Amino acid sequence: MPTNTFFRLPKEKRRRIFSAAVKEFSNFSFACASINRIVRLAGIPRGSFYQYFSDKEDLYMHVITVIGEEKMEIFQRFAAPVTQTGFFGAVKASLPAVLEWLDCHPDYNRIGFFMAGDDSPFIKGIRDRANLLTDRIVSMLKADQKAGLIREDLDPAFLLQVYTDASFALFREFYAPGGREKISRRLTDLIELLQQGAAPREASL
Amino acid sequence: MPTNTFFRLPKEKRRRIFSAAVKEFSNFSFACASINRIVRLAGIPRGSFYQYFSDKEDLYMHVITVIGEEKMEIFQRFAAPVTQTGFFGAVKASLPAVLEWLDCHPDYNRIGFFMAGDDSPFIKGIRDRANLLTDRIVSMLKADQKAGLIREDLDPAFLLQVYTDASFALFREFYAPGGREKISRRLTDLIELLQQGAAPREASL
Amino acid sequence: MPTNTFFRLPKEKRRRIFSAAVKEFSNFSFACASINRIVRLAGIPRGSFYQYFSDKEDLYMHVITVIGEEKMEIFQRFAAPVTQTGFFGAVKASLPAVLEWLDCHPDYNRIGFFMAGDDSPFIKGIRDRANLLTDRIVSMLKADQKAGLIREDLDPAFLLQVYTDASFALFREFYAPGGREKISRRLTDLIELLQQGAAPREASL
Amino acid sequence: MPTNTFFRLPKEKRRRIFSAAVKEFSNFSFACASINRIVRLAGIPRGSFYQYFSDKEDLYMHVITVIGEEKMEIFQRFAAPVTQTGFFGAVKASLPAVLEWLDCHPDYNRIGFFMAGDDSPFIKGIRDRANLLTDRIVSMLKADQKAGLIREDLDPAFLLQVYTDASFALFREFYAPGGREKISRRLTDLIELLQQGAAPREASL
DNA sequence: CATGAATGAGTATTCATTCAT
DNA sequence: AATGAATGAATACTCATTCAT
Repeated sequence: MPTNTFFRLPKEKRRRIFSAAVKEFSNFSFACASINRIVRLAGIPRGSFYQYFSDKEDLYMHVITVIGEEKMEIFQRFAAPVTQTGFFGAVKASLPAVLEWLDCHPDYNRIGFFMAGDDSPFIKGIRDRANLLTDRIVSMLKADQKAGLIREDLDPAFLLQVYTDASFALFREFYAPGGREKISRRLTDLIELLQQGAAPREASL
Repeated sequence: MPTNTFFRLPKEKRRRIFSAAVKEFSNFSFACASINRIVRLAGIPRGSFYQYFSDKEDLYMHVITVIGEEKMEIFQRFAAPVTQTGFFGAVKASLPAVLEWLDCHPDYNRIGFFMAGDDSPFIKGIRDRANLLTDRIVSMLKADQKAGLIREDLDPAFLLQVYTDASFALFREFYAPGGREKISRRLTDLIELLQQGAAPREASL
Repeated sequence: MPTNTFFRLPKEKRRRIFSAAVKEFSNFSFACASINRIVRLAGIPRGSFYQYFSDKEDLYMHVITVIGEEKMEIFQRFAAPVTQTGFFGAVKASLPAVLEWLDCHPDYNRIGFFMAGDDSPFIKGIRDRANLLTDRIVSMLKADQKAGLIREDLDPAFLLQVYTDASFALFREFYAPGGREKISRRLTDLIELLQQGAAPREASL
Repeated sequence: MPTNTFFRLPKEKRRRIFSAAVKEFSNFSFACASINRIVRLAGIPRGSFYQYFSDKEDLYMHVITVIGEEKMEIFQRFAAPVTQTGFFGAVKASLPAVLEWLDCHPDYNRIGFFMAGDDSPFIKGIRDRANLLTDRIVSMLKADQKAGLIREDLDPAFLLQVYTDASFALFREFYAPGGREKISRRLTDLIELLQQGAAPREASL
């Protein structure tokens, strides 16, 4: 955890450090990221860094914690009012807000991609802990299942995973030209594909 | 490309170098991978390395080329006899062999994960070139579409991407305890999910 | 430019680094000069060097800048009072001081010789920029031309170049035994030779 | 000296090695020149080099010997028939041939420039030995002096040196666009300048 | 005599971290 | 608490030369 000293810093300085870190971690894998570059970009003295963070891991944890909280906040704000439409309904509802948020933070996605590819113990640990957070969403899917939207023989956790992995990969093209619109369409396609695929078979007769 | 010198090396030495490289690239992103560590592990002098490979990129290309060829060879061997069952049939047919191959090479997957998360020009280039190779598979899916197995309004390339991304992510758990069996089941589920999701809607009336 | 850190260093340490660099650059072409040898001779850690200079080019620029300033300072101090004697008069006036200065810095000349023979972009760029500085001296010669000391059909820039090239080469023998006195005489001869060669032809009728 | 083995080599192979060496020595100072690059460019095995030359110095000596002989041959061929016009006459006579020769061998000049800037013992030794060869030319100038073309109080060796150094420097621009014509003119100017400067003073009254 | 593999010391530069002020 | 200098090990890569075949 960052030191109290860090949290007592003027907002602007804290912001500078944070975005320097985001920039670095979105361009280099964790192992490759350079504290040297970060302090240079943030414009803080080399020594100060170690008064705010114990090491690179400490900084990284701080960064992804902040980002994770932002993301969750957005999803919940937009998903909450439409819980009756099921999980996929909630996803659809929050989609525009999420896309806009990503638009403002081009680097966040890239950090995720690096994280996904890194199986070092430190990063793996973070990923595993993040997966635990999906429990709440799995509950939504279980409710959908009870409501007859999803066939009984399908594991909701698995369905969520397929959605997560496929949509995550889609976002790789987010910042390509025209990527935003394409993804919007593709996500709709994906949801449809999975909705149809997960629908009870009786319904199809 | 590796030098002729490299290919003339005694098999055992070549193997030592290759697996040292695989180990390194499966634990570190390309930029982060250390030739020093590789030569130390392979037990060859620093200078010798550069008689075999022109640089780190050369080594990396060699590694993924070899792995890619192995993989393709396996897929084709098992997929060829069952082309009439469509793409998903072919995948199902080759699955056991692929899983066994992965069992023997725990690191191969991790190289792929690092590659997926790396947006450096060199790695991106490799990924893009690899994507071109999917054309053949897309053709299979188009044939399936003509044969009425896939609804007309679905882009086969997109369907393939969903399958690729989701299955790719599944393999992350391959080496976890019990992972192999779980994946086997999950892949079957995934194929079923997508087959049903992609099926023409008339069928459901 | 060297970092502020460098300029804040204790004088003695700075001197040690500077003369280590002079020694290296006077014995090796720029490309060939070794920072390792420099830090070893200066007695500073490898890493410290890069806290003082951004790279080898930075160090080189610093060295020739300092030397160039010293040289210009001497020339101007002695040339200023005798501008009415024309360019060659000014050269003659500053000669003893320049020779004494060179006597104290045997290596400075050799750096120049290496520079003259080096056509790498970096060194060529320095040379070109240095040539621009000769404009002021060309003006002196043009004034001499108006004053009737130099015939009209002779390009002053060319005359200067001949003087520069010939005198520059003379200095090669500066540190040979008896070289100093010889050069003193030779330079006088050279000036006389060129003065007579450049004199208006009417005078000879 | 190169080994007999070298001289027994097929002409074409010898030529390849020679021009690879010329290319290297015209782009790098002697200390910086790389045998690796030379053998690579010449397309000969690494080991062969050491069967032809004992080391880098051996190769270098061979190169400048060959070039020196070519140059002297040309000068003599064109200077011989016009000895009665004095040294400067001979220079003028051989000028077109020399310029054409240089035109065919852009690299030869650059080797000379590197040599001129290098005060390492090995290179210095070569230069000193080359200077001894000028004796013959000094004799020409002494004859001119007796014939009344050069004033008595001027050291012919010195006059030659001034000419050599100034003309040598001129050639630096030989390969610049329009350089050839410019040099041709400049050399004429130079000769005139020195002829007038060296002329007996009585003649001018 | 031709070959090309082996090798360890060399190159410039960057790193994370400590510590005294 | 802020600072920035110090440091040695790390990085990828090149070198000249030897030697066995």
